[in-house]
Amino acid sequence: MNKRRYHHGELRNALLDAAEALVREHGVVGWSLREASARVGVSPSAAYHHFASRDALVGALSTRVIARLGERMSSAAQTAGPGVDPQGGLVAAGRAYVRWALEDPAVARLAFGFGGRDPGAEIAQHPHDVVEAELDRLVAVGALNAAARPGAEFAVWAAMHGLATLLADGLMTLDGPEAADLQAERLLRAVITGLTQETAPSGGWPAPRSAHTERRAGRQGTTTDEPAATAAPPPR
Amino acid sequence: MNKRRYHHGELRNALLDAAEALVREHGVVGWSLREASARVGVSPSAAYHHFASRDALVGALSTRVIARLGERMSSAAQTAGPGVDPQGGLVAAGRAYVRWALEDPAVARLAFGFGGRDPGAEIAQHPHDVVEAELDRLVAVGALNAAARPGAEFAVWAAMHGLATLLADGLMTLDGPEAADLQAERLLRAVITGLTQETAPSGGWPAPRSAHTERRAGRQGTTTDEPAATAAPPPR
DNA sequence: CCGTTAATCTGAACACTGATTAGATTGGAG
DNA sequence: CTCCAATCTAATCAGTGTTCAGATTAACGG
Repeated sequence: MNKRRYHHGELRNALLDAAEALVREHGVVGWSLREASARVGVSPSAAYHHFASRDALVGALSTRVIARLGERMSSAAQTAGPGVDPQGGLVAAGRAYVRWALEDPAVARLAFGFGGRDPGAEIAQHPHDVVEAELDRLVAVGALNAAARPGAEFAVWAAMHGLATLLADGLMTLDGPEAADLQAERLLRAVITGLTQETAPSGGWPAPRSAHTERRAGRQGTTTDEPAATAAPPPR
Repeated sequence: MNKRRYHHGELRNALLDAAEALVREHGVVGWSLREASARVGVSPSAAYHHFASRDALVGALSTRVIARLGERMSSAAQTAGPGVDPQGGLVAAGRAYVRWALEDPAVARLAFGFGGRDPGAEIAQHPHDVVEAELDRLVAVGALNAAARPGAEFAVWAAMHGLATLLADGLMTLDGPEAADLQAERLLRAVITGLTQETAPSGGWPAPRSAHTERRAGRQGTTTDEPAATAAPPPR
């Protein structure tokens, strides 16, 4: 659309938009930096003033997309609300996760494959966070044993992530979005009810760590909004 | 190692070996067809007499690797044996799945990302099959309600696949293989016990389909033991 | 209004890639 | 030994990511 040559502050976003569209059209790897640049009406080298490399572009796109997913999940969980069904929030979040992967498989594949590789990532509502919050609510309401809480986020996350990934990668096929909703609900309810009945081993469960939470903990105070990798020499 | 120029029937496997090593060293995309060819002591164009394209090479490697995973899972389930714990087989298979993704993340990423894209694929023991067999055993032993059986394979597969993928992609981190074993066991037991207690909706669960089973059903009778892609004219 | 300056983009170049083609090399069958 | 199909090579093409010296732009102080 906008093919003015000098974007002045908006080229970065314009490139991300173009890249996302290209991913949707030609898959995760079926496009080039030059194609994205041309689409915004800019020379190939212009992109290198906003991203250290093509990989950096893809990484930035990945975090942008993951952030959007987190918001979708969160608002889905909100709308489910604290009704009669305590598991409703988690189920709704999981449905959003799976639906997203089904509706936008190429973008989902990119997001997952490159998720965690952007050093400047700062995602407010990461999918992992949403799952965590809902599980905490389950414990507060009394629908989940507190002994089963530690690490449960990873079990739930893994379940919905697995279904989403199998669908996005085409390893598994479903007839329409409603079937996906049902399958997601079935899987999540099974996991949650399974977790409520487990007997924790002595010493509790081992603690997994999420790349996203680690990053947030590591960067305390230093707010670098531009990816710092710009100056680094290309590997090999 | 073997740098004779004329491989005569073994170049195909030699290229697959080289590609697998390169994936392990430089990741899924950090290597070139030329590099693999040079490593086997052959010109770049020689590869095109065995694979229609670089993607075809990657696809073939993917199915080879998935087949190996299936065998690992199957023998893990076997060794678990029909002991006192009916869920033991599935748990063992899941552990193998997750461990494999943790020990060989780059290869796992390739296998999953390109799994199902090889038109000549004929995997004897696909991971999906192993899960299916173990679930059937559970029903036979009486440890799983028959009403919950249809489609349960996809719930279980999704769970272990999600954990494996999160680990392989570096989105989730664990301290050592034992922690992975525990996490896998926890997740799988939760799913299975959750499935045993569910109340199926009227009309039963929607039936998902696996790309692998579909392919097997499509090719009935025609037994091509050599992938047919070799002789076929290259697409486009 | 002008000139300075920092931000932003261009053009040309480099090494490398996947892919194609016509022709050379090989090893075994007759 | 001869022939031949299987197998590999050399040369080449368009296109890629990346770099860098220099041109273009927008904004601001005087």
